[in-house]
Amino acid sequence: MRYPTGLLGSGTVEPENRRTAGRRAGDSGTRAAILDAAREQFAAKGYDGASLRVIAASAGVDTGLIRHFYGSKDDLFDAALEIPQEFTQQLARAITGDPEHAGARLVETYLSLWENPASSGALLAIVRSAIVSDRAADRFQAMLTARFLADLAPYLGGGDGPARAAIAGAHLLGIAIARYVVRIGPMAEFDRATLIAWCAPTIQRYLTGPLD
Amino acid sequence: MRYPTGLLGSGTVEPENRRTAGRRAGDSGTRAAILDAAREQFAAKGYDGASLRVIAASAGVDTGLIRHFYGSKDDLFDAALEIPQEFTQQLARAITGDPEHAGARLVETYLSLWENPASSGALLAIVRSAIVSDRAADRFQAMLTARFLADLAPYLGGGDGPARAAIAGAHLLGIAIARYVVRIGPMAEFDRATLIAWCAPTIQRYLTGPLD
DNA sequence: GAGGGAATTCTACGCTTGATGAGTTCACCC
DNA sequence: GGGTGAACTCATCAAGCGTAGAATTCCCTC
Repeated sequence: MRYPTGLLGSGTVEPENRRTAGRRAGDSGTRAAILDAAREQFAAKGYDGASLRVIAASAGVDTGLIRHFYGSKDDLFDAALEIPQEFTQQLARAITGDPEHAGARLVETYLSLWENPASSGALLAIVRSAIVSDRAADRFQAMLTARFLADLAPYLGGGDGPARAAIAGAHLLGIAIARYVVRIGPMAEFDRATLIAWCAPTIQRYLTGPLD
Repeated sequence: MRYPTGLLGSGTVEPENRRTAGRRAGDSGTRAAILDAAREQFAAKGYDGASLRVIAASAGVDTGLIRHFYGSKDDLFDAALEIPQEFTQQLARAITGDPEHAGARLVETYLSLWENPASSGALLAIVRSAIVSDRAADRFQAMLTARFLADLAPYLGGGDGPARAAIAGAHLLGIAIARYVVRIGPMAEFDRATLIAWCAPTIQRYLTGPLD
């Protein structure tokens, strides 16, 4: 026993902030706390910039627990990027139904995802990390095509459907980065309704309008 | 003298790849080589991902020389981001003149910048580095407003000019990221002319058209 | 109430990073 | 042709990184 729990102080000075090892009573919520802290850090600094030590500290937890619960940093990253399927389905729903106003519904839903704390962290982390490294970029693409485009394709019609979706997506991505990631002055200050009003016609045209 | 240059081998084994210290004849081009390598690395991996040692090695130079010529990594980064003023002026020129086709000219010029090896490296480095961390994002903003928007502002008119420029810029940024950074399938495969044909009307509307 | 296993702690290894500082060689100018 | 300073190499530092494993404490089940 390195640090006596009893009254026998021995001669040495006992560290103050030393926590005792061992299991805690009940559900400590440690696993969830780690995931929250990880999302926050990955979102703020990207994969490389986020450090396990900082994540652990911010979760009020020993670094070893990350390994205990999630394995490697890679695995933790995977867990942090798990974005509830519900959100991608929201986007799919947005472009179904009345094609006349699909653009407006899509923009509105998209902005909501970026403003919803439940999804914004994962989106930020994905974007921040996807753009630096090729590996993350691949994952980004996979997610995009597997979930997003696959869900949306059926509603886009054949022929130039994917191209239309791609350019609409590129536009939306640019808006999100300018508004929520880099927070460029005018873009960040846009009134939500105004932004939708300005963009919706463009997205509408990219999805269903004449292009050439 | 640690490693005799003469014929006296002494008893010890002499390292093979050891270069002699000291100044080289003429202009060694070291300074420029470092900058080139730095641009390449920053563009490929962003600020955090690029390491001074790799940059030095790729420039065929000792790490110490980076400090000698540029000081800190931060200073080197600044030097690498130095994007020739000529390029921002190109964009400014593109939106002056005949307002009817400013959109098409702007898109065309913008794509050219991303495809020109002389400017694409700096652009990639800026985008890759700016998007990862909040700190880099701030620097990005400062640069954007100081140089870019300042150059363009005179041509944008008052009132909603900045807002129009911001949303057009966000669109263009999204296109560049999707096409040149992440290289999302359909966006990367777009025929250049087609891409311009599809986007130009949008940019034109954002710049000069009715919005509400 | 005994035992297995989960949760938690600490310590440490091997590696890479950016930053120094001291020392060496040589080009160039007076 | 001598002196100055720029160009260049090397060794090393202190930090931080991800990973690893041993040790400890305690819940839970039988």
